[in-house]
Amino acid sequence: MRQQYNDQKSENEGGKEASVDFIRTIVAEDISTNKWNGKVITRFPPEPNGFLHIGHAKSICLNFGIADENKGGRCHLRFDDTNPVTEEDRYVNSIQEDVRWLGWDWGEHLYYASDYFEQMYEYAVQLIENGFAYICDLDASQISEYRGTLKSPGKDSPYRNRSVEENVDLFRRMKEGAFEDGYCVLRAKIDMASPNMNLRDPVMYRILHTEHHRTGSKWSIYPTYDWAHGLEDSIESVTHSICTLEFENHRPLYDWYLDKLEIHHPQQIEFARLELTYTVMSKRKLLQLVDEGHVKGWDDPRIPTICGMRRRGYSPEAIREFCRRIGINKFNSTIDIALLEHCIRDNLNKTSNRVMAVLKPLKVIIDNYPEDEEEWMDAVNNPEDQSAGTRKVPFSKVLYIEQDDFMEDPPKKFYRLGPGREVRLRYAYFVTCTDVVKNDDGKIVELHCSYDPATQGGNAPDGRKVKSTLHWVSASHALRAEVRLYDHLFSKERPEVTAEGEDFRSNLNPKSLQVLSDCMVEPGLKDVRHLTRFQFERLGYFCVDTDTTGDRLIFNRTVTLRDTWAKIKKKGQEK
RNA sequence: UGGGGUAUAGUGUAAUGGUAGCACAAUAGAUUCUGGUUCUAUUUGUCCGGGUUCAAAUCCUGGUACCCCAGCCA
Repeated sequence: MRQQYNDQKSENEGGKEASVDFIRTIVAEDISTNKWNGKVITRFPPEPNGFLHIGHAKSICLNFGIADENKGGRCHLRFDDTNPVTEEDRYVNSIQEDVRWLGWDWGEHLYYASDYFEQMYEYAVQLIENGFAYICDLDASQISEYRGTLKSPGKDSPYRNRSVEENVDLFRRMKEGAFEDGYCVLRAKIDMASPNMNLRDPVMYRILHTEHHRTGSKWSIYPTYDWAHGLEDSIESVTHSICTLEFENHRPLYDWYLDKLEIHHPQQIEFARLELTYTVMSKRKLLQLVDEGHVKGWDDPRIPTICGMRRRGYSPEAIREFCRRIGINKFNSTIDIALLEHCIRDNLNKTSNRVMAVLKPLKVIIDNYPEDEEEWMDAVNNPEDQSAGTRKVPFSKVLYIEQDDFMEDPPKKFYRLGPGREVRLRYAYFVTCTDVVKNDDGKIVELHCSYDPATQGGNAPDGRKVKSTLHWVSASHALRAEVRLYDHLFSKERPEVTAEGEDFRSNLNPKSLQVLSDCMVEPGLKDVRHLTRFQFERLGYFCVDTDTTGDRLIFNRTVTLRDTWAKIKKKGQEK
């Protein structure tokens, strides 16, 4: 289990200890009352039928976190593989990779529901023998019809009162593959009139002649989730079975099974799923986005899958911090994605090396700088971290600066370069714009500047100030790169809110991806490794995309820097 | 014949009968070789109505709103 990097409890202003979430409170109480002999065993139980997303990260950090914070605690990674129709090995692998990448370690405790199939079968036989379960020949639609509705009771299946002997025999034949798919099911005999629909004789086993990713063709019957899940937790001696809100209604059913079987009975605690603004979280919607090509795959940096976020440049630390900050509760809430962005900025500000990159290049010629000269300027790698050291950046007569950093007719609050203005080129010289060259369409194609040799390194010996500092690259030294700028995938805070007859896809942001292919970056970036994170000075945090090859550099923008100028500009436009 | 949950600034989240606090966001300012970071300040809140109490977000009571449940999905 990983070392906890900071204590759960933090200090309030008044010096009071901030309280922990309600689940940790329960766990702490259970420890103090010795309810489980001091043990804390949690689990993260994904079904291997899809990729993990930030919502899963919330659950992962909760379960592994609680185990980690308590002495002797442990958290199991268990694949809930009870439905072979949708499950695949590739998901098993990606889930393990993602959990590990997030920084958690399940040690020896990797489990599969399918490892318990034999035991579950025996438990089922036990229930049948005690008259608590029966084989039902009703088909799916009949079962549904007999179940009744939310406001009216169901009615008993005509097969409800089969003898124990007949039930045992039929169940055995189900297992042996004597019947085709859907011929009959095993149901718990509870109460068809229960106000809780889950208790109206739920299905425990269905016949499925389907190859299972681990057990192959050994089984022709598979347990349903509701039957299996509580057993899995029980078999593993889980103490705190933490799940999402929608399973609250199922708890009485799990209680019923465990009580009838008289086996270890974990405590189930429910919490609310994570929702985020400007994105969608459900497996179904994510799948739809991928399948219909709205995004380029499960690791598209625009979707909140763990692999997508990894590719986007998110760090595990930032995701963990985010999960810590959002808290745990029992009511649905939607977290402002700005909090996630704050967490990654905060983390990357402290950890990422700075580098100069020009996204939309504008050529600048320093007229009074010698033609053949080049100088290598000292640049600080990370002002927040002395140990990151410095590097050399080449300067020469022809440079590129950002198009956005020049305006021919600058408004009042624009501090950057303009005709006749002097600015600092970071780590290099003060330069003054002397001429603007335009093409036939009136577009600015080139700037001429003069530099002040006395300001070498970026400081004026006479102490004169300059209103802004620009980033730049030397044209002859720069490396060409492609940069992918990402914006929110949806243009609405809540993509699900749509006009009549439309769905969340109508809120897709057409500008969620902007590809710039003529970017110029400093030469030090020549042999960067995939997923290395940088701050491009004054622009944002970027990471090396996995499409990058030896001769093709590609960066993903993780998040912009906070941008006060953009706000001012926007406000000006709104007026 | 319905049942199970939940409501605190814009968004999250604390306060378990005793000053409604924190974070994000927003706004203003200071610092700055990143319009970044950092620092300071400011705005905004207990779903509604009654009641108990010296004192209620908290206890009682009556409403209201929202979420979940009728898969042989998980």
